[in-house]
This record gives sequence, structure tokens and C-alpha cells, in this order.
Amino acid sequence: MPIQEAEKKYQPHFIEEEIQNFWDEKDIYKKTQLLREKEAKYSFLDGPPYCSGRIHLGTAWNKIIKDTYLRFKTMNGYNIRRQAGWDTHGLPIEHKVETLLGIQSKKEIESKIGIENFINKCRDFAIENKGIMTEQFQRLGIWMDWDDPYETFDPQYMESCWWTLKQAYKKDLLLHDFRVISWCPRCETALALAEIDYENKEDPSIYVKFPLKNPEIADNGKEYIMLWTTTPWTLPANMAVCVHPEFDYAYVKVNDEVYIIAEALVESLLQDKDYEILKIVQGYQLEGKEYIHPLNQEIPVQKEFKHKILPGEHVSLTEGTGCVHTAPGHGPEDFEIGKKYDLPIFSPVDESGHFLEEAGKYEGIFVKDADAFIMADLDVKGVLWKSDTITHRYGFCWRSKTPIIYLATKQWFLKIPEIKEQMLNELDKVEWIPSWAGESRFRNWIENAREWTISRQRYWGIPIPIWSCDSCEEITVIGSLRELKEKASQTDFKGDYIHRPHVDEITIPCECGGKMKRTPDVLDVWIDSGVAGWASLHYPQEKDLFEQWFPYDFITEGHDQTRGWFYSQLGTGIIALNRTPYQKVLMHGFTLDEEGRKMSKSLGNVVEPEEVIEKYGADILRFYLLWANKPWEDLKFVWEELKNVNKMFNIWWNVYVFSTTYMALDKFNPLQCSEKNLKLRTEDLWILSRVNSVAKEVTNALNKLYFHKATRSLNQFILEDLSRWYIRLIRGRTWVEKDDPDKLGAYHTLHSILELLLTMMAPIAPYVCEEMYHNLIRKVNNQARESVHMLDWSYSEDLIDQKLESQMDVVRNIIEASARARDTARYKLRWPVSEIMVVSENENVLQAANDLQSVIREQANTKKVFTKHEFPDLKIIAKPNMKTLGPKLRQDVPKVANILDNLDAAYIKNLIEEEGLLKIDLENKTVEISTEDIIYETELPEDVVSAEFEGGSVFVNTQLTPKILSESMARELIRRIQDMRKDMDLEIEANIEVQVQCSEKFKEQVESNLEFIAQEVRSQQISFGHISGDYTKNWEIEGEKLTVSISKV
RNA sequence: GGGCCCGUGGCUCAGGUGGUAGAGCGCACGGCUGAUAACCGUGAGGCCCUGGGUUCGAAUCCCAGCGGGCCCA
Repeated sequence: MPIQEAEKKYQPHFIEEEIQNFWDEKDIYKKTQLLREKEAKYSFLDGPPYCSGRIHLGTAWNKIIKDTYLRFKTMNGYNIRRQAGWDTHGLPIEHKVETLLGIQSKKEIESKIGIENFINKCRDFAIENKGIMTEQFQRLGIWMDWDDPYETFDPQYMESCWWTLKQAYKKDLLLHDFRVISWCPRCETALALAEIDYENKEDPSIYVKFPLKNPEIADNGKEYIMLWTTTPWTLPANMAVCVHPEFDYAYVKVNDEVYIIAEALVESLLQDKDYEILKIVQGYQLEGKEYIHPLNQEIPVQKEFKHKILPGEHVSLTEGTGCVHTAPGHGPEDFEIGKKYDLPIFSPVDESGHFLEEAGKYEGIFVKDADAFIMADLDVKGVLWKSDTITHRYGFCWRSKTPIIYLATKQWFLKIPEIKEQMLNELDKVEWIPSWAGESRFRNWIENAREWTISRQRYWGIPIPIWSCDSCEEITVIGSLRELKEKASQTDFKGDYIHRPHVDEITIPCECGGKMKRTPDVLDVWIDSGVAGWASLHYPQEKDLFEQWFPYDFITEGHDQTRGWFYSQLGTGIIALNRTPYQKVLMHGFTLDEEGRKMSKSLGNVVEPEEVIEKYGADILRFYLLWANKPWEDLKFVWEELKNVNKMFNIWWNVYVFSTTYMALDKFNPLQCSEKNLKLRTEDLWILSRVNSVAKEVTNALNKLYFHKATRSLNQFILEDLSRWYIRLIRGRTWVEKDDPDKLGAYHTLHSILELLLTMMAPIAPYVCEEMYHNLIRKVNNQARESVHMLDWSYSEDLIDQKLESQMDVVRNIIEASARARDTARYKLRWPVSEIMVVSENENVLQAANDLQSVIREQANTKKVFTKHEFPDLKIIAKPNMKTLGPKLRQDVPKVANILDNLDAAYIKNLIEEEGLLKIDLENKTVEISTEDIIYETELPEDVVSAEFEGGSVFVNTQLTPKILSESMARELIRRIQDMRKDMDLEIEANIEVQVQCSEKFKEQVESNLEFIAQEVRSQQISFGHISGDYTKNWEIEGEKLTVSISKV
């Protein structure tokens, strides 16, 4: 089948739907994978998106980067594993399901819904969203194993995760201990650092004075240590006050009271008060002083305890009083101090953030609500010195957006600090793009890594595989389902017994005779995805795939994953396998809105991928996202810029339409081209060189993951080289009717560059390339591979001719300069000129003009092209420089000017250059004229206009000879007839008859060019006088009124 | 408060081994027309975020600050 004329308009939706159907029906993805099955492996791991809703632009960008790179690697002959992944467990889904079920707390889950029911709902929810998101990704043209993804709720996957925990246990990296950790009172669970978002929040800012037990200075006993806090609710758990041992502290007298405050902060705190500093001591001198807890009446525990001032290196002078309220049960640093000085870890708050009985008076009150009560009580006691509010950054639960609190609880941890060194070592073995992503950013994060809280007091997650005995201290960590079955007391294992609540019922007999029960927690979801590298391959239950594909050559995710997936994979990788699971990482940016703000629902600036696809299609969205910025920088999504890309696609499509129109018309078959039947011109060799140069650039760019460079090269090529230049150059050749080698040469060249172009573009714009491939390649060659995505990536270094490319650049400059020169003379480009002269001192420029003379002749519309080192007919004019001569000659100036005017300028110039000066005899004296006294100007001969270009000048002879005028008029007439053809909507190849009614003068002018006119407008005959055609129109050419009439033959 | 990145015409971005600032879009004017929802030409429009330093010379290197993004405290 021959090449078909393409649709006139680029219709992405139609094309994309059609191609998607083709891929689906013919199973093209699978076939493409099979094609490379035996070749070298390149392993990739998909970072699993969380399936709680719909994808957003950032997720789309992420997958588009992956897809483009993997398609590129596939075409380069690699066998690639493209399993998609899904992150399915965790709080976000639990929350959505809670909302769906109309409940709000853990209690309700257990009492109203039941854990099993709840888990099932979560699973259903995840599966449903997975389906929705899969469709969204497919609509973007993403090729992955959508039918066989890894899912974190899959029991086999979870088993690998258990195995990982067991490795941690074996290496003694598991820890169960009391810690103060961040806690979400809404979700009633511990949170890891990675699960906290920071936002501004308004809180109380209060200064409280704690009375000293043994006042030193104040006779009236009113001596206090002043402290500051933004969390009044933690005061009931205050166990100490810390001061920095090396700072100076002042005893300040205000009215009849004495306060201890860091000296550096006195001024700012008491600026509007009368105060007197009585004494200054160093912090260590305050150590051991006892104070009285002001709420000791309200909280029984506080009545018993002896409160002391302690040293603390963490105390700073940036805010507060330099005396730090210390509640070991409610702050990580406080906890450390508490441990160091053996303070009780008092944390009288339950999981939901309500005070327990030990909190005395405050029992049952939610901590944040207790702020007001506590402040009121302090006020009544006269110890609330100052009360204000402050807006500061505060941690929130990543999902429920609840302000976190710190509680002392017993949790499971991974001892990350113990493997930190190894993590840093492994980090160096990874190739990071950009390099600072690993070398600076990730390194910094790891260096600050602390113990990782991995237990969560929730339901929808991987149950922690730790069983502990209820009578002795013994624990067992289960590493596989088989091990569980072997050790369990039960024998009946049916259905999903690995999720809660069924796994909770399984017990293990302990050697001591007791019963081991599972620790009721589930795992942090970051562990879920962290183990994806081997869990997706079901290692160690299955070994084959693991041996083939692990470790991974490449992963790519956004920069938020520094603390997320990059970290969790590295940590668990070292725990499980002593190594990093990935070897090359591209850290990409975020998508921002037009103002550079992040997209968020609350700002209402979210752009949905669907919205873009609807307007422009997936190919254009893909190209845009890979073009707009460097992948590792944030990307401002600007609609206006999409128009740009859209324009490029339209132009590309137009080139394609142009090509197929003529190729279809002439039934062009690229397979039947041979050196014998076609003739290549220099411009053909040039575009072949260009397209291969671009292919080389694209190859290098994609190899380096510089998608922006690849797309920018392609964009430049399509617009500048192909559409604006090459097509313009070959227009004339395609208009020839007969089957000549020159035309075939153009077709053949066009065909092969389009083929290479669509091959290079295929990973980026997979749909439209497939469409073009089918028409241009498959239609005429049934041996060709079934899909463009099955092609081998290649280009020809041999066809690259650097010299020719730079010569063409010069020639384009010359032609542009000639157009500019004509413009200044208002001499139309449509009218030919007899000659142009290219003048340059640069030999290469002249050579380019000579070598590509035919191109210049055609495009500059000139009969001849000459090249010279300087313009021979340039007339030099020497003018007196009045500025210098005036003061020197005074009244003689006019005489000298007159003499100079009569001398030949070239003669003057020569003389001065040779002798340094020119002597002019006046009646009574001789004046000497030197270089600075003369201003040289040049004058062009009549009928010559010039313009400069980089490297030289172009001189255009615009003299109108009768011959030139005749051709000009002929061209004017042709243009009008073509216009009428277009009006009539004629087929391009349609033949016509032309009748012209005009003055005798005009007729004579064009008569010698009748044959030329006839050929250009596809007219068999041009007759003058009588008008009787199908379509008649009046025109005016250079003042001549005429009527043209044409008929279709 | 700390770490990393970014900051160039109205907009989006090049340039970045130091040597008189570029492109596309947009704007104004003129031109072209058988692939053209294109194209060509001309023009206006930049204290290259600010301030210091190194240097004969800084958009580029160094330091400090400001603004934005991400991560953390």
C-alpha cells in the first residue's frame, strides 16, 4: 500500500485513541518487551504511588520521565522490567475509609465497624483507586506491566517485608523501648519523622515564674526562676528547669520581686519595665537549686517530687528566658535530660491526647484544651508573668493535619544510627543526577538520621511480625509464612490470615510454657515501600527474579523522597542485604503553578493532567513536561507555554501533511529508491547531516537524562531546519510534474529524515510517532517492525558533515541579509534581481557562498551570485572633518573643503596613508591635512542596496531590465492565479485554463514568460482577451488593472 | 534556626572553563502566501535579585543579605 495523504489537521485525540486501540488489540507492549527478552538487562524499579485518589500533574510528570527513559532504553536494545508498583497501606486510606463510613476514631472502628470489616473496606478502596489511577496513567501513554504490578498488601510482598524485619532482629537493629516520639492524637498512633509536615500555627506564648524553695536575695521570699513555653499543657509534667552552665544569668529586681533570667535576654524582656540587676552568676552556679512546681496542688505526683535546676547544653538564647522548662515525658531533648539525671518520665496523657488520672485536676481534658485551664490556674496563683500568642512553625500529622504532640511511649525502632556509616558508604556508590542530590542533600539527611519509629497503633498495614511471651520476656520475630505456620499453636490458616485481625489471633507457644502473642502494632508504611526492591520479586521466597534483576540500575522520584523512598530503601537495603538497592537516581522536581507556588487544593491552583490532555493531548503534555525545565528543577506549569509546544506539533504535522500529500500524489515508494533514479542536492545532504546531528544530541541527552536538552534540540530542528528552511528549499522540486530524479531526491531525503525524526521522538511523543510510522514506513514496507517502539535506536555518524552545516548557516545569513537589503529598497522578493554580490574578508564565508550558490540563487531570487573580498564599485567620498579643521583653518575652511571635494577620495586616502599627510596649497600658504581631518564615507552606485550579516555584506543589484520586469510581472500574475486556485479549493494537481484581460502593455511584458506561468499554475493554456471562465476576479498589478478568469479542466 | 536548589527583557527559559547579554512567546510596524491556526524583516523592551569582595575586567568566582521551592530543627 502506498503512503496516504495525511489528515490536514493535527487531531491528537483522534490519533491517540486510535493508537491506543492499536496497542491494545495487537498487544504491542507485550510484543515490544518480548522482542528484547534475550538482550542485556536494565533493571528499573517504579516508586509506588499511593493509591488514595487520582493522579496529579507531578505524578504524571514522574511517570512520563520513567516512560520516556524506558522506551529509549528499550529501543537501545535493553531488556527492561517495567513492573508498576502501588503503595496501598497506611493512614491516608484509613482516613478516607473512616470518612466514607462516617466514623472518626479508633474506638469506633473497633466497636462499630470491626477490624476485619474495616480492613476489607480499606483493601477495596485501594483496589478501586488503583484501577482509576491505572487508567489515568495509561491515558498518558505510560507503558508498564499494569496487569502484574506489585502491591504492598499482597501477602507474598508482605512476607518479604517480614523477612526484612527478621534480618533487623538478627543484626540486633530492632529496639523496643520508651521514647518520647511524635504522636498524632487524632490517628492515635506514633508517627515517624517522615510523616510530619510543618506549617505555621498560632500558640500561646507564656512566661511563668517558678518560686525558688530557698530564696537567696529577696527578703520577702519572692524569688523566682522565669521560664517560657508555647505548650502550657506540658507544664503538669514539668520535672526540671535547664540552664546553660556557661551562660550568664542575672538576678533582676522588678518591683518587689526577683527573677532569674539569662542576662542576654533581660533587656528585651523587661524593656518597658523598671528593673535593677542585683547580681550576675554563671549557669552552673544555679545547678541543684530547688524550686516549687506551681501546680503541685493540682497534680499529686508533683507534690512528692523535688524539682531542681539542671545544666543543659541545648539551652539557647534566641528566644525565651534562657531557663528551659523540661518535661521528660513531652519532648525528645527533655527526655534525654530526664534519662541523664534519672528523672521520672512523667507523661500523663492517653493515646487520644486526653489527660490521664495522674494528671490530677486535669484528668479527661484534651491537652490542647487544657492550655486555657492551666493558664488560668497559673494566673490565680500569681505566677503567670506574661501571656501572649505566637505564630511559629509547628509539626502536623501528614494526613489528618492534626498538630502533633510528644508523648513517652514504648515503641519499636530501627537503630539507624548504628548503620549510618554504612549508609553513607553506600550512598557514595550511587550515581546521582544531579550530583548534589546525593552528595549534599541526601548526605545531609542521613548524617542527621536518628532511630526510626516503625510501629504504628493502627489497622491497615503490615502487621509487625513480633510475638512476645506474656509470662517471660522472650520474643520471636517471624520471617516467613512458613515459619509462622510451623511455630503457631493454630493449624488452620485460611484466607488472608496475614493482615489484621486474623494474624492477631495466632499465638506461639513459648519455651517457658507461656503464650506468645503478636505485638498489636502495624508497620510504618515507609517500610512497605522501602522493601519494594526485593519484596516485589518475592525474595527470598523466590530467588530467580531476584538474581536476575537486583540491584536496580535506575530509579527516579521527586525531591521530597529524600526523606522518603530514597531513604527507606537505603536503610532497609542495608539491613536486609548489606547494600543499596539502587545504583542510579534521578531526583526530579515538583510541579508549581504559574506563580511558582506549589499546587495545592487549598490554594485552588491544581492543574489536572486530564485538563491538559483534553486541550492538547498526551503527546503535547509529555513533550511540554520534558521541555519546560531541567528535570531536577521545579517546573512552573504555564498554559501559555503549552501553546508553544502545540504550535511546534502543528508545524511538525504540517511538514508531515506536506510530505504525504506529494508522496501520495506521486505514489512515492521509498523502497524503490536507488542511487540511479534519484539525485541529491547539497541541501539534501545538509538536512541529512542536520537530522543525524540532532539524533546524536538527543542520544547523548537522553543517556544523561537531560530530557530538556533532547526536546529543545528536536524543537529547534523541527522549526528552524525542517519547516522554515528545508521545506522552503525543496518547494520548487515537489511542484515538478514529471518523475524526475531531482524530485525523487527530495522525497527520498524528506522521507528518511522524517523517519529518523519520528524514531528520536518516539520515546517522548509515543502516539503521534506511531501514527506517522504506520503511514510513512509500515504502509510501504510490510517487513518493517509492527510498531515504532520496536525500532532499534540508531543514527549515522557518517552522514554528519559539520562543514556543510556551518556553510548552510552562513548561506542562511546571506539570504536573510539580501532580504533585508531588498526591504530597504522596497524591492519585492518576488521580483528577481540580476545579481548579488557577497563580500567578505573571511575565506570560509566566500567558499560557503560559492559552494551553495544554487541555494542562494533560488532563495535570494537572483540570477547570479558573485563573491569578492571587497565591493569593487564602492565610491569613497572624503569629507572635511569640521571639528578639527574649523579651529585650525578658520576662514580657509570653505576653500579647503572645495578643493577636497574636487579631489578623488581614493587618491586622498592613498596619499595620507602613504605620506601621513596631505599638503594643500592655498593662495598664500600651504595647509597640512592629516588623517583625523578627513572623514571617509562610502557611497553605493545607483541601483545597489546592501546589508550586513555576521561575517560580511551583501550587495544587491536592483536594476530593472525589461527581462527582469517581464519575469516580475509573470510572477505577480502567477501569485494571483494561485490565489484563485486556492479560492476555488482545487486539488493540488488539478489542471486549469487561464484567461486574462489586460492592457496591451502588460500582455507584452509577460508574453515571453507564458510557458513559465502556465507550468507554475498547471494551466494548459493562457489566452488573452475573452473572459469566460468558471471563476473570474479583478486585480491590480503595479497600477495595471486586469481581469483573470480560470476554469478547471 | 540549619541543609540543598533556584532568582537573567512583560512571560518561559539559554548562557555560567570570567572578556561589550541571547532565544521563544507577547507587543508595535512593514512584508510574504499552494505544507502554513504558518512564515520573513524591523523595532521597543535587561542596574543578569540586592550589597560587598577577588580581578585590568563579574550575569559567570567568593562572602553576606533578600525572595521562592523542597527537606529538616
